[in-house]
Amino acid sequence: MVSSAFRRVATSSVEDLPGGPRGYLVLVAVASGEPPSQLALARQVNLDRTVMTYLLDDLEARQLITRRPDPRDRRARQVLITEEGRAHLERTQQSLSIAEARLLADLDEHDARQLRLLLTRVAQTAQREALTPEADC
Amino acid sequence: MVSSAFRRVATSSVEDLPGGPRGYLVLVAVASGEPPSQLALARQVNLDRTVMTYLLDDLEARQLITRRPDPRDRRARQVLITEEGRAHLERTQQSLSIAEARLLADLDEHDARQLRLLLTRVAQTAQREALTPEADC
DNA sequence: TATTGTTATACTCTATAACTATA
DNA sequence: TATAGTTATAGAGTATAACAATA
Repeated sequence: MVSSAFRRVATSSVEDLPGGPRGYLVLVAVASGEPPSQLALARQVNLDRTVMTYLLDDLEARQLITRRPDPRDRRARQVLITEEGRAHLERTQQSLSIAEARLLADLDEHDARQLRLLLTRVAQTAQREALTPEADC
Repeated sequence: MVSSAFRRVATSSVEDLPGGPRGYLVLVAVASGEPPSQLALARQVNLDRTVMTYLLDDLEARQLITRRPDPRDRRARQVLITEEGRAHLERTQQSLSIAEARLLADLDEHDARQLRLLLTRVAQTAQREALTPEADC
């Protein structure tokens, strides 16, 4: 229930972004560090490179990102965030914080910290499990 | 991350069930109490009645449920779980418990209880929010 | 020959509407 | 006329494979 509630709340925060949650993850990935290639992005966000093409087409049409050939490897393209993209990203992140706060409204500061701590520990377990998904069942 | 890890782990537990997670929810709903109509089931699991038809077709083909006309209203059909369906459901539930335990492996009994408690409180908040989804900024 | 990105095709899922049989 | 269930159709989303450019 918590998971689906979070999804619902978060989805509404990113729904005016091309690609929804995916568009958001891509913007986050592009916003920091070296401009990644499309393939690197696809792996980072766990998307097929063909749908990454469509997604970037949409983001570029809305002028949130731009593409340019990588001077070191002209097969690849560097993906860069625009001013508009960065502004849009910040608005989305604010909206997400508000949504999260509303979800945790009934927890005081101590309990909220406790929950984040426990979830972080579970997340670490989950990440280790993710390395050996075949072990399932 | 926890949410998607849980989804992945849970999905693997129900993947041999027609309809996957949905098939599981339907089996759970059918397993207890009065045999529900297809429409009641659809509402309970939050599915369209047309896809419920397909889903029940698949579950019936695998002999996990049966349908029979409701004697009180011959437009409606009662959905019943079979012996095989009940056995399959129990196996799935065991698999889900094991999956959950693996996800919480790094938490001792006290921490696990604490996490369930906090999540329950958040779930209650979420349920209240669900009643007024239009309030989503 | 392998890799990045693009495009085309097919396939699955979902949503909508039309249909039947009952009420 | 309205409702339970079914079926048909169309649309969106996704995956696969083929292609061009470059390494």
